[in-house]
Amino acid sequence: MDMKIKDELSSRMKCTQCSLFTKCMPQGLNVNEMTDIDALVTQRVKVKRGMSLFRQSSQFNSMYVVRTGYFKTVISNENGSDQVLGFYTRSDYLGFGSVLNEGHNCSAYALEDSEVCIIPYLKVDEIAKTIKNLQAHIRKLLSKEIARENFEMLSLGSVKAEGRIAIFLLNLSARHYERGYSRTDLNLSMSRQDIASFLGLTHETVTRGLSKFIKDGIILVDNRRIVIVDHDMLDLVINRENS
Amino acid sequence: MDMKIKDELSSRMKCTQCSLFTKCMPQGLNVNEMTDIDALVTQRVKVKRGMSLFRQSSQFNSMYVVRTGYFKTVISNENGSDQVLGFYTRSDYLGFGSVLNEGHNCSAYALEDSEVCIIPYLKVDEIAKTIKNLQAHIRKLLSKEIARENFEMLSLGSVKAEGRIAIFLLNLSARHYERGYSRTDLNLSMSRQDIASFLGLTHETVTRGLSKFIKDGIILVDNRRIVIVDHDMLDLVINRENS
DNA sequence: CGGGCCATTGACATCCATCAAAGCGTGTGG
DNA sequence: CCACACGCTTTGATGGATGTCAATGGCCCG
Repeated sequence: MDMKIKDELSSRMKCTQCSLFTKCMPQGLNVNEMTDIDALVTQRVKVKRGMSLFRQSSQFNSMYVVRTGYFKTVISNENGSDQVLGFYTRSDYLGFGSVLNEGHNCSAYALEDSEVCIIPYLKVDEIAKTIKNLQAHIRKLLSKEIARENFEMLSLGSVKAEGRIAIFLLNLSARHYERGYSRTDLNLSMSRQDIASFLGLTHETVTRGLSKFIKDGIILVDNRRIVIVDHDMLDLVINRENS
Repeated sequence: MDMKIKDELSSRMKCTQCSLFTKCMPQGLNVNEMTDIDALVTQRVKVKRGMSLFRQSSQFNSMYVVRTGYFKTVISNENGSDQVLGFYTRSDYLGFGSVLNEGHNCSAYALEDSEVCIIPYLKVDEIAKTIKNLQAHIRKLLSKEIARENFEMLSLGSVKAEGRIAIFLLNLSARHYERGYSRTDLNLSMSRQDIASFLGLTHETVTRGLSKFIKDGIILVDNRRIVIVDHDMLDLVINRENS
Protein backbone atom coordinates (compact mmCIF):
# COMPACT_ATOMS: atom_id res chain seq x y z
CA MET A 1 0.00 0.00 0.00
CA ASP A 2 1.13 3.54 -0.75
CA MET A 3 -0.03 5.03 2.49
CA LYS A 4 2.24 6.76 4.89
CA ILE A 5 0.27 7.04 8.09
CA LYS A 6 -1.48 4.24 9.89
CA ASP A 7 -3.46 4.79 13.05
CA GLU A 8 -4.21 1.90 15.34
CA LEU A 9 -7.77 2.28 16.46
CA SER A 10 -7.99 3.93 19.83
CA SER A 11 -11.07 3.45 21.97
CA ARG A 12 -12.73 6.57 20.60
CA MET A 13 -12.46 5.07 17.13
CA LYS A 14 -14.92 2.25 17.69
CA CYS A 15 -17.29 1.53 14.82
CA THR A 16 -20.26 1.65 17.15
CA GLN A 17 -19.38 5.21 18.10
CA CYS A 18 -18.60 6.32 14.57
CA SER A 19 -20.86 8.90 12.97
CA LEU A 20 -21.12 6.66 9.92
CA PHE A 21 -22.18 3.56 11.84
CA THR A 22 -25.77 3.45 10.62
CA LYS A 23 -24.72 3.85 7.00
CA CYS A 24 -21.85 1.43 7.15
CA MET A 25 -22.98 -1.52 9.24
CA PRO A 26 -26.09 -3.73 9.50
CA GLN A 27 -28.93 -2.59 11.74
CA GLY A 28 -30.61 -4.23 14.71
CA LEU A 29 -27.53 -5.60 16.45
CA ASN A 30 -27.44 -6.59 20.11
CA VAL A 31 -24.72 -5.59 22.55
CA ASN A 32 -22.51 -8.62 21.98
CA GLU A 33 -22.72 -8.20 18.26
CA MET A 34 -21.76 -4.55 18.64
CA THR A 35 -18.59 -5.63 20.37
CA ASP A 36 -17.80 -7.99 17.52
CA ILE A 37 -18.34 -5.26 14.99
CA ASP A 38 -15.86 -3.09 16.83
CA ALA A 39 -13.32 -5.86 16.35
CA LEU A 40 -13.85 -5.80 12.61
CA VAL A 41 -12.14 -2.53 11.82
CA THR A 42 -8.56 -2.63 12.95
CA GLN A 43 -7.04 0.36 11.26
CA ARG A 44 -7.68 3.68 9.70
CA VAL A 45 -5.44 4.97 6.98
CA LYS A 46 -4.88 8.43 5.55
CA VAL A 47 -4.26 8.70 1.81
CA LYS A 48 -2.82 11.88 0.29
CA ARG A 49 -4.33 13.34 -2.85
CA GLY A 50 -3.06 11.53 -5.93
CA MET A 51 -1.88 8.51 -3.96
CA SER A 52 -3.40 5.06 -4.44
CA LEU A 53 -5.28 3.11 -1.81
CA PHE A 54 -4.84 -0.12 -3.73
CA ARG A 55 -3.70 -1.02 -7.21
CA GLN A 56 -5.06 -3.27 -9.90
CA SER A 57 -3.71 -6.83 -9.65
CA SER A 58 -2.30 -6.23 -6.18
CA GLN A 59 -3.29 -8.76 -3.57
CA PHE A 60 -6.75 -8.42 -2.12
CA ASN A 61 -6.72 -8.50 1.66
CA SER A 62 -9.11 -5.84 2.79
CA MET A 63 -12.25 -3.93 2.05
CA TYR A 64 -12.44 -0.22 2.76
CA VAL A 65 -14.97 2.33 3.89
CA VAL A 66 -14.33 5.99 3.10
CA ARG A 67 -14.44 8.19 6.19
CA THR A 68 -13.40 11.48 4.64
CA GLY A 69 -12.28 12.64 1.22
CA TYR A 70 -12.90 11.35 -2.27
CA PHE A 71 -11.68 8.45 -4.39
CA LYS A 72 -11.93 7.29 -7.96
CA THR A 73 -11.50 3.71 -9.14
CA VAL A 74 -9.72 3.10 -12.44
CA ILE A 75 -9.37 0.00 -14.56
CA SER A 76 -6.56 -0.34 -17.11
CA ASN A 77 -6.19 -2.72 -20.00
CA GLU A 78 -3.02 -4.06 -21.56
CA ASN A 79 -2.86 -1.18 -24.04
CA GLY A 80 -2.53 1.33 -21.25
CA SER A 81 -5.92 2.95 -21.84
CA ASP A 82 -7.72 3.75 -18.61
CA GLN A 83 -11.34 4.03 -17.63
CA VAL A 84 -12.78 5.58 -14.48
CA LEU A 85 -15.29 3.14 -12.98
CA GLY A 86 -16.72 5.19 -10.15
CA PHE A 87 -16.34 7.86 -7.50
CA TYR A 88 -16.48 7.16 -3.78
CA THR A 89 -16.92 9.40 -0.78
CA ARG A 90 -18.04 9.34 2.87
CA SER A 91 -19.57 6.00 3.88
CA ASP A 92 -18.99 4.37 0.51
CA TYR A 93 -17.45 0.91 0.39
CA LEU A 94 -14.39 0.38 -1.78
CA GLY A 95 -12.61 -2.66 -3.15
CA PHE A 96 -15.62 -4.91 -3.53
CA GLY A 97 -15.22 -6.02 -7.11
CA SER A 98 -12.24 -8.07 -6.04
CA VAL A 99 -11.84 -11.59 -4.83
CA LEU A 100 -9.46 -13.25 -2.45
CA ASN A 101 -6.49 -14.80 -4.25
CA GLU A 102 -7.33 -13.06 -7.48
CA GLY A 103 -6.29 -9.53 -6.64
CA HIS A 104 -7.98 -6.20 -7.14
CA ASN A 105 -9.56 -5.72 -10.53
CA CYS A 106 -9.14 -1.94 -10.42
CA SER A 107 -7.03 0.74 -8.75
CA ALA A 108 -8.29 3.34 -6.30
CA TYR A 109 -6.78 6.84 -6.17
CA ALA A 110 -7.50 9.64 -3.70
CA LEU A 111 -8.85 12.78 -5.37
CA GLU A 112 -8.38 14.68 -2.10
CA ASP A 113 -6.55 14.00 1.12
CA SER A 114 -8.70 11.20 2.48
CA GLU A 115 -9.13 8.68 5.25
CA VAL A 116 -10.52 5.14 5.12
CA CYS A 117 -11.36 2.35 7.55
CA ILE A 118 -9.82 -1.02 6.77
CA ILE A 119 -11.81 -4.22 7.11
CA PRO A 120 -9.57 -7.29 6.82
CA TYR A 121 -11.31 -9.74 4.57
CA LEU A 122 -10.44 -12.78 6.65
CA LYS A 123 -12.14 -11.31 9.69
CA VAL A 124 -15.43 -11.10 7.88
CA ASP A 125 -16.06 -14.83 7.80
CA GLU A 126 -14.84 -15.18 11.34
CA ILE A 127 -17.11 -12.55 12.80
CA ALA A 128 -20.03 -13.36 10.53
CA LYS A 129 -20.44 -16.60 12.47
CA THR A 130 -21.60 -14.62 15.47
CA ILE A 131 -23.45 -11.86 13.65
CA LYS A 132 -26.41 -13.15 11.73
CA ASN A 133 -26.96 -10.13 9.55
CA LEU A 134 -23.41 -9.42 8.51
CA GLN A 135 -23.28 -11.87 5.61
CA ALA A 136 -26.60 -10.63 4.29
CA HIS A 137 -25.34 -7.07 4.74
CA ILE A 138 -22.28 -7.75 2.65
CA ARG A 139 -24.28 -9.54 -0.02
CA LYS A 140 -26.55 -6.53 -0.10
CA LEU A 141 -23.59 -4.20 -0.57
CA LEU A 142 -22.26 -6.37 -3.38
CA SER A 143 -25.67 -6.44 -5.01
CA LYS A 144 -25.89 -2.68 -4.79
CA GLU A 145 -22.57 -2.38 -6.53
CA ILE A 146 -23.86 -4.61 -9.32
CA ALA A 147 -27.11 -2.66 -9.53
CA ARG A 148 -25.18 0.60 -9.72
CA GLU A 149 -23.11 -0.70 -12.59
CA ASN A 150 -26.19 -2.01 -14.34
CA PHE A 151 -27.57 1.50 -14.17
CA GLU A 152 -24.36 2.97 -15.55
CA MET A 153 -24.40 0.50 -18.43
CA LEU A 154 -27.97 1.43 -19.22
CA SER A 155 -27.03 5.09 -19.33
CA LEU A 156 -23.90 4.67 -21.38
CA GLY A 157 -25.69 2.57 -23.93
CA SER A 158 -28.54 4.80 -24.94
CA VAL A 159 -28.00 8.33 -23.66
CA LYS A 160 -26.02 10.97 -25.52
CA ALA A 161 -23.33 13.26 -24.22
CA GLU A 162 -25.41 16.04 -22.63
CA GLY A 163 -27.76 13.49 -21.10
CA ARG A 164 -24.88 11.61 -19.53
CA ILE A 165 -23.48 14.80 -18.06
CA ALA A 166 -26.93 15.66 -16.70
CA ILE A 167 -27.19 12.19 -15.13
CA PHE A 168 -23.76 12.64 -13.62
CA LEU A 169 -24.65 16.00 -12.07
CA LEU A 170 -27.98 14.75 -10.69
CA ASN A 171 -26.35 11.65 -9.20
CA LEU A 172 -23.67 13.77 -7.60
CA SER A 173 -26.26 16.17 -6.25
CA ALA A 174 -28.33 13.33 -4.77
CA ARG A 175 -25.31 11.68 -3.20
CA HIS A 176 -24.13 14.91 -1.63
CA TYR A 177 -27.63 15.59 -0.33
CA GLU A 178 -27.82 12.11 1.25
CA ARG A 179 -24.69 12.98 3.14
CA GLY A 180 -26.05 16.22 4.49
CA TYR A 181 -24.49 18.60 1.98
CA SER A 182 -26.10 21.04 -0.39
CA ARG A 183 -28.18 19.66 -3.21
CA THR A 184 -27.37 22.61 -5.46
CA ASP A 185 -23.83 23.61 -4.60
CA LEU A 186 -21.27 21.03 -5.68
CA ASN A 187 -17.53 21.18 -5.30
CA LEU A 188 -16.17 18.58 -7.67
CA SER A 189 -13.13 16.67 -6.56
CA MET A 190 -12.59 15.13 -9.97
CA SER A 191 -11.21 16.67 -13.15
CA ARG A 192 -13.10 17.05 -16.42
CA GLN A 193 -10.95 14.20 -17.70
CA ASP A 194 -12.11 11.95 -14.85
CA ILE A 195 -15.74 12.78 -15.53
CA ALA A 196 -15.20 12.23 -19.26
CA SER A 197 -13.59 8.84 -18.73
CA PHE A 198 -16.36 7.81 -16.33
CA LEU A 199 -19.03 8.79 -18.86
CA GLY A 200 -17.23 7.41 -21.90
CA LEU A 201 -16.63 10.85 -23.43
CA THR A 202 -13.71 13.19 -24.05
CA HIS A 203 -12.92 16.05 -21.68
CA GLU A 204 -13.69 18.55 -24.44
CA THR A 205 -17.19 17.15 -24.82
CA VAL A 206 -17.75 17.40 -21.07
CA THR A 207 -16.64 21.04 -21.09
CA ARG A 208 -18.87 21.80 -24.07
CA GLY A 209 -21.82 20.14 -22.36
CA LEU A 210 -21.31 22.19 -19.22
CA SER A 211 -20.93 25.36 -21.31
CA LYS A 212 -24.23 24.57 -23.00
CA PHE A 213 -25.91 24.14 -19.62
CA ILE A 214 -24.55 27.52 -18.55
CA LYS A 215 -25.89 29.15 -21.71
CA ASP A 216 -29.30 27.57 -21.06
CA GLY A 217 -29.33 28.88 -17.50
CA ILE A 218 -29.36 25.40 -15.96
CA ILE A 219 -26.12 25.63 -13.98
CA LEU A 220 -23.34 27.99 -12.95
CA VAL A 221 -19.74 26.92 -13.25
CA ASP A 222 -16.56 28.26 -11.71
CA ASN A 223 -13.90 25.70 -12.50
CA ARG A 224 -14.53 22.79 -10.09
CA ARG A 225 -17.44 24.50 -8.38
CA ILE A 226 -20.86 23.90 -9.94
CA VAL A 227 -24.19 25.34 -8.83
CA ILE A 228 -27.29 23.59 -10.11
CA VAL A 229 -29.85 26.32 -10.78
CA ASP A 230 -32.59 24.12 -12.24
CA HIS A 231 -32.76 20.41 -11.39
CA ASP A 232 -35.89 19.89 -13.48
CA MET A 233 -34.20 21.15 -16.62
CA LEU A 234 -31.45 18.58 -16.10
CA ASP A 235 -34.12 15.88 -15.98
CA LEU A 236 -35.53 17.21 -19.22
CA VAL A 237 -32.12 17.08 -20.88
CA ILE A 238 -31.91 13.35 -20.13
CA ASN A 239 -35.37 12.54 -21.42
CA ARG A 240 -35.31 14.82 -24.43
CA GLU A 241 -32.74 12.56 -26.10
CA ASN A 242 -34.24 9.33 -24.92
CA SER A 243 -37.55 9.75 -26.70
CA MET B 1 -43.21 -16.59 -12.64
CA ASP B 2 -44.05 -17.20 -16.26
CA MET B 3 -43.02 -20.81 -16.28
CA LYS B 4 -45.34 -23.64 -17.04
CA ILE B 5 -43.53 -26.75 -15.94
CA LYS B 6 -41.97 -27.33 -12.55
CA ASP B 7 -40.17 -30.51 -11.66
CA GLU B 8 -39.64 -31.43 -8.06
CA LEU B 9 -36.13 -32.76 -7.78
CA SER B 10 -36.03 -36.50 -7.99
CA SER B 11 -33.11 -38.40 -6.52
CA ARG B 12 -31.26 -38.43 -9.84
CA MET B 13 -31.37 -34.63 -9.82
CA LYS B 14 -29.07 -34.14 -6.85
CA CYS B 15 -26.55 -31.31 -7.17
CA THR B 16 -23.73 -33.61 -6.17
CA GLN B 17 -24.51 -35.87 -9.09
CA CYS B 18 -25.05 -33.05 -11.56
CA SER B 19 -22.59 -32.71 -14.43
CA LEU B 20 -22.24 -29.02 -13.56
CA PHE B 21 -21.41 -29.60 -9.91
CA THR B 22 -17.76 -28.58 -10.07
CA LYS B 23 -18.59 -25.38 -11.93
CA CYS B 24 -21.55 -24.46 -9.83
CA MET B 25 -20.67 -25.23 -6.22
CA PRO B 26 -17.68 -24.70 -3.92
CA GLN B 27 -14.93 -27.32 -3.91
CA GLY B 28 -13.50 -29.46 -1.13
CA LEU B 29 -16.72 -30.39 0.63
CA ASN B 30 -17.07 -33.35 2.97
CA VAL B 31 -19.89 -35.90 2.88
CA ASN B 32 -22.18 -34.08 5.27
CA GLU B 33 -21.74 -30.83 3.42
CA MET B 34 -22.56 -32.57 0.19
CA THR B 35 -25.88 -33.62 1.66
CA ASP B 36 -26.59 -30.04 2.66
CA ILE B 37 -25.81 -28.80 -0.81
CA ASP B 38 -28.29 -31.27 -2.22
CA ALA B 39 -30.91 -29.66 -0.02
CA LEU B 40 -30.14 -26.26 -1.51
CA VAL B 41 -31.69 -26.75 -4.91
CA THR B 42 -35.33 -27.64 -4.58
CA GLN B 43 -36.63 -27.25 -8.09
CA ARG B 44 -35.79 -27.17 -11.70
CA VAL B 45 -37.82 -25.11 -14.09
CA LYS B 46 -38.14 -25.16 -17.86
CA VAL B 47 -38.53 -21.83 -19.63
CA LYS B 48 -39.74 -21.67 -23.22
CA ARG B 49 -38.00 -19.41 -25.72
CA GLY B 50 -39.19 -15.85 -25.37
CA MET B 51 -40.59 -16.39 -21.87
CA SER B 52 -39.21 -14.61 -18.81
CA LEU B 53 -37.55 -16.31 -15.87
CA PHE B 54 -38.01 -13.23 -13.70
CA ARG B 55 -39.00 -9.66 -14.34
CA GLN B 56 -37.58 -6.34 -13.25
CA SER B 57 -39.11 -5.09 -9.98
CA SER B 58 -40.67 -8.46 -9.22
CA GLN B 59 -39.92 -9.86 -5.80
CA PHE B 60 -36.53 -11.46 -5.34
CA ASN B 61 -36.78 -14.90 -3.77
CA SER B 62 -34.36 -17.08 -5.62
CA MET B 63 -31.10 -17.28 -7.46
CA TYR B 64 -30.80 -19.41 -10.58
CA VAL B 65 -28.22 -21.57 -12.31
CA VAL B 66 -28.66 -22.26 -16.02
CA ARG B 67 -28.62 -25.98 -16.79
CA THR B 68 -29.45 -25.84 -20.48
CA GLY B 69 -30.33 -23.13 -22.97
CA TYR B 70 -29.57 -19.44 -23.13
CA PHE B 71 -30.80 -16.30 -21.39
CA LYS B 72 -30.41 -12.57 -21.74
CA THR B 73 -30.91 -10.04 -18.96
CA VAL B 74 -32.53 -6.71 -19.83
CA ILE B 75 -32.89 -3.50 -17.85
CA SER B 76 -35.58 -0.96 -18.72
CA ASN B 77 -35.90 2.65 -17.71
CA GLU B 78 -39.04 4.71 -17.31
CA ASN B 79 -38.93 5.84 -20.94
CA GLY B 80 -39.31 2.30 -22.16
CA SER B 81 -35.83 2.08 -23.66
CA ASP B 82 -34.18 -1.26 -22.99
CA GLN B 83 -30.61 -2.39 -22.65
CA VAL B 84 -29.28 -5.93 -22.72
CA LEU B 85 -26.95 -6.42 -19.75
CA GLY B 86 -25.60 -9.86 -20.39
CA PHE B 87 -26.00 -13.36 -21.80
CA TYR B 88 -26.08 -16.49 -19.69
CA THR B 89 -25.72 -20.16 -20.52
CA ARG B 90 -24.81 -23.52 -18.97
CA SER B 91 -23.46 -23.18 -15.40
CA ASP B 92 -23.94 -19.41 -15.27
CA TYR B 93 -25.61 -17.86 -12.26
CA LEU B 94 -28.57 -15.55 -12.81
CA GLY B 95 -30.39 -13.03 -10.66
CA PHE B 96 -27.45 -11.89 -8.60
CA GLY B 97 -27.71 -8.14 -9.03
CA SER B 98 -30.80 -8.23 -6.88
CA VAL B 99 -31.35 -7.99 -3.17
CA LEU B 100 -33.93 -9.39 -0.83
CA ASN B 101 -36.87 -7.03 -0.36
CA GLU B 102 -35.78 -4.77 -3.15
CA GLY B 103 -36.80 -6.84 -6.15
CA HIS B 104 -34.95 -7.78 -9.29
CA ASN B 105 -33.15 -4.93 -11.00
CA CYS B 106 -33.43 -6.51 -14.43
CA SER B 107 -35.52 -9.05 -16.34
CA ALA B 108 -34.30 -12.39 -17.68
CA TYR B 109 -35.63 -13.86 -20.92
CA ALA B 110 -34.95 -17.25 -22.45
CA LEU B 111 -33.38 -17.04 -25.91
CA GLU B 112 -33.95 -20.76 -26.38
CA ASP B 113 -35.99 -23.40 -24.60
CA SER B 114 -34.01 -23.59 -21.37
CA GLU B 115 -33.86 -25.13 -17.94
CA VAL B 116 -32.62 -23.64 -14.67
CA CYS B 117 -32.03 -24.79 -11.10
CA ILE B 118 -33.67 -22.68 -8.43
CA ILE B 119 -31.83 -21.79 -5.23
CA PRO B 120 -34.17 -20.22 -2.67
CA TYR B 121 -32.38 -17.24 -1.22
CA LEU B 122 -33.50 -17.92 2.35
CA LYS B 123 -31.92 -21.35 2.29
CA VAL B 124 -28.53 -19.88 1.56
CA ASP B 125 -28.05 -18.35 4.99
CA GLU B 126 -29.45 -21.41 6.64
CA ILE B 127 -27.17 -23.88 4.94
CA ALA B 128 -24.18 -21.58 4.95
CA LYS B 129 -23.98 -22.06 8.71
CA THR B 130 -22.93 -25.65 8.17
CA ILE B 131 -20.87 -25.17 5.04
CA LYS B 132 -17.87 -23.01 5.64
CA ASN B 133 -17.06 -22.25 2.02
CA LEU B 134 -20.52 -21.43 0.76
CA GLN B 135 -20.56 -17.79 1.84
CA ALA B 136 -17.14 -17.21 0.37
CA HIS B 137 -18.27 -19.00 -2.77
CA ILE B 138 -21.24 -16.68 -3.15
CA ARG B 139 -19.16 -13.61 -2.45
CA LYS B 140 -16.79 -14.83 -5.12
CA LEU B 141 -19.63 -15.20 -7.61
CA LEU B 142 -20.87 -11.72 -6.82
CA SER B 143 -17.37 -10.33 -7.20
CA LYS B 144 -17.02 -12.04 -10.54
CA GLU B 145 -20.24 -10.44 -11.69
CA ILE B 146 -18.86 -7.04 -10.69
CA ALA B 147 -15.54 -7.76 -12.38
CA ARG B 148 -17.34 -8.82 -15.55
CA GLU B 149 -19.29 -5.58 -15.61
CA ASN B 150 -16.15 -3.58 -14.93
CA PHE B 151 -14.68 -5.18 -18.00
CA GLU B 152 -17.74 -4.39 -20.08
CA MET B 153 -17.63 -0.77 -18.96
CA LEU B 154 -14.00 -0.52 -19.93
CA SER B 155 -14.79 -1.86 -23.36
CA LEU B 156 -17.84 0.29 -23.96
CA GLY B 157 -16.03 3.42 -22.92
CA SER B 158 -13.06 3.46 -25.23
CA VAL B 159 -13.49 0.87 -27.98
CA LYS B 160 -15.25 1.58 -31.25
CA ALA B 161 -17.92 -0.46 -33.00
CA GLU B 162 -15.80 -3.08 -34.77
CA GLY B 163 -13.64 -3.51 -31.70
CA ARG B 164 -16.69 -4.12 -29.52
CA ILE B 165 -18.01 -6.70 -31.95
CA ALA B 166 -14.61 -8.39 -31.97
CA ILE B 167 -14.58 -8.45 -28.16
CA PHE B 168 -18.05 -9.91 -28.16
CA LEU B 169 -17.09 -12.71 -30.56
CA LEU B 170 -13.91 -13.55 -28.68
CA ASN B 171 -15.77 -13.64 -25.36
CA LEU B 172 -18.42 -15.87 -26.80
CA SER B 173 -15.80 -18.13 -28.30
CA ALA B 174 -13.94 -18.42 -25.00
CA ARG B 175 -17.10 -19.10 -23.04
CA HIS B 176 -18.21 -21.80 -25.45
CA TYR B 177 -14.77 -23.36 -25.34
CA GLU B 178 -14.82 -23.41 -21.51
CA ARG B 179 -18.01 -25.41 -21.74
CA GLY B 180 -16.55 -28.00 -24.06
CA TYR B 181 -17.89 -26.60 -27.34
CA SER B 182 -16.04 -25.45 -30.41
CA ARG B 183 -13.87 -22.38 -30.16
CA THR B 184 -14.43 -21.48 -33.80
CA ASP B 185 -17.96 -22.58 -34.59
CA LEU B 186 -20.58 -20.48 -32.83
CA ASN B 187 -24.34 -20.79 -33.04
CA LEU B 188 -25.68 -17.51 -31.70
CA SER B 189 -28.86 -17.67 -29.69
CA MET B 190 -29.28 -13.91 -29.67
CA SER B 191 -30.41 -11.59 -32.44
CA ARG B 192 -28.35 -8.81 -33.97
CA GLN B 193 -30.55 -6.43 -32.05
CA ASP B 194 -29.65 -8.15 -28.76
CA ILE B 195 -25.96 -7.97 -29.57
CA ALA B 196 -26.33 -4.34 -30.58
CA SER B 197 -28.10 -3.40 -27.38
CA PHE B 198 -25.53 -5.25 -25.31
CA LEU B 199 -22.69 -3.42 -27.05
CA GLY B 200 -24.38 -0.03 -27.11
CA LEU B 201 -24.76 0.02 -30.92
CA THR B 202 -27.54 -0.32 -33.49
CA HIS B 203 -28.30 -3.62 -35.18
CA GLU B 204 -27.28 -2.14 -38.55
CA THR B 205 -23.84 -1.30 -37.20
CA VAL B 206 -23.44 -4.85 -35.87
CA THR B 207 -24.37 -6.29 -39.26
CA ARG B 208 -21.98 -3.93 -41.02
CA GLY B 209 -19.21 -4.90 -38.65
CA LEU B 210 -19.76 -8.59 -39.29
CA SER B 211 -19.88 -7.95 -43.04
CA LYS B 212 -16.56 -6.16 -42.79
CA PHE B 213 -15.06 -9.12 -40.94
CA ILE B 214 -16.31 -11.45 -43.68
CA LYS B 215 -14.74 -9.27 -46.36
CA ASP B 216 -11.45 -9.30 -44.44
CA GLY B 217 -11.56 -13.08 -44.21
CA ILE B 218 -11.77 -13.08 -40.40
CA ILE B 219 -15.10 -14.89 -40.03
CA LEU B 220 -17.79 -16.71 -41.96
CA VAL B 221 -21.44 -15.91 -41.33
CA ASP B 222 -24.62 -17.78 -42.15
CA ASN B 223 -27.37 -15.94 -40.30
CA ARG B 224 -26.96 -16.96 -36.63
CA ARG B 225 -24.09 -19.33 -37.31
CA ILE B 226 -20.64 -17.74 -37.17
CA VAL B 227 -17.30 -19.43 -37.83
CA ILE B 228 -14.22 -17.64 -36.57
CA VAL B 229 -11.51 -18.20 -39.15
CA ASP B 230 -8.82 -16.05 -37.56
CA HIS B 231 -8.85 -15.33 -33.82
CA ASP B 232 -5.63 -13.32 -34.02
CA MET B 233 -7.11 -10.91 -36.52
CA LEU B 234 -9.99 -10.24 -34.13
CA ASP B 235 -7.45 -9.35 -31.46
CA LEU B 236 -5.82 -6.97 -33.90
CA VAL B 237 -9.15 -5.29 -34.63
CA ILE B 238 -9.55 -4.47 -30.93
CA ASN B 239 -6.06 -3.09 -30.53
CA ARG B 240 -5.87 -1.24 -33.81
CA GLU B 241 -8.44 1.28 -32.58
CA ASN B 242 -7.19 1.46 -29.05
CA SER B 243 -3.79 2.86 -29.92
C1' DC C 1 7.53 33.99 -10.19
C1' DG C 2 7.39 30.28 -13.30
C1' DG C 3 6.02 25.81 -14.97
C1' DG C 4 2.82 22.43 -15.71
C1' DC C 5 -1.60 20.67 -15.51
C1' DC C 6 -6.39 21.81 -16.28
C1' DA C 7 -10.20 24.07 -18.66
C1' DT C 8 -12.16 26.23 -22.54
C1' DT C 9 -13.12 27.18 -27.34
C1' DG C 10 -12.74 26.57 -32.39
C1' DA C 11 -12.13 24.00 -36.85
C1' DC C 12 -12.34 19.80 -38.92
C1' DA C 13 -12.82 14.79 -39.74
C1' DT C 14 -15.03 10.61 -38.89
C1' DC C 15 -17.85 7.29 -37.01
C1' DC C 16 -22.20 5.82 -36.32
C1' DA C 17 -27.31 6.55 -35.80
C1' DT C 18 -31.10 7.22 -38.63
C1' DC C 19 -34.21 6.42 -42.41
C1' DA C 20 -35.36 3.51 -46.15
C1' DA C 21 -35.90 -0.62 -48.91
C1' DA C 22 -35.40 -5.29 -50.12
C1' DG C 23 -34.42 -10.23 -49.34
C1' DC C 24 -34.56 -14.05 -46.23
C1' DG C 25 -36.10 -17.28 -42.50
C1' DT C 26 -39.40 -19.00 -39.44
C1' DG C 27 -43.57 -20.13 -37.48
C1' DT C 28 -48.51 -20.33 -37.84
C1' DG C 29 -52.98 -20.98 -39.54
C1' DG C 30 -55.80 -22.37 -43.20
C1' DC D 1 -48.51 -29.10 -46.63
C1' DC D 2 -48.42 -24.68 -48.43
C1' DA D 3 -48.87 -19.76 -48.20
C1' DC D 4 -48.52 -15.81 -45.99
C1' DA D 5 -47.06 -12.61 -42.58
C1' DC D 6 -44.00 -10.98 -39.50
C1' DG D 7 -39.68 -10.28 -37.74
C1' DC D 8 -34.79 -10.56 -38.63
C1' DT D 9 -30.83 -9.48 -41.53
C1' DT D 10 -28.49 -6.97 -44.89
C1' DT D 11 -27.17 -2.95 -47.63
C1' DG D 12 -27.28 1.93 -49.10
C1' DA D 13 -27.59 7.10 -48.50
C1' DT D 14 -27.40 10.88 -45.44
C1' DG D 15 -26.78 13.97 -41.50
C1' DG D 16 -25.42 14.90 -37.01
C1' DA D 17 -22.92 14.10 -32.80
C1' DT D 18 -18.65 13.70 -30.96
C1' DG D 19 -13.72 12.58 -31.28
C1' DT D 20 -9.37 14.70 -32.73
C1' DC D 21 -6.11 18.33 -33.22
C1' DA D 22 -4.74 22.83 -31.98
C1' DA D 23 -4.25 27.14 -29.49
C1' DT D 24 -5.04 30.01 -25.54
C1' DG D 25 -5.71 31.36 -20.90
C1' DG D 26 -6.26 30.26 -15.98
C1' DC D 27 -5.16 28.13 -11.72
C1' DC D 28 -2.36 25.94 -8.38
C1' DC D 29 1.74 24.55 -6.36
C1' DG D 30 6.37 24.43 -5.80
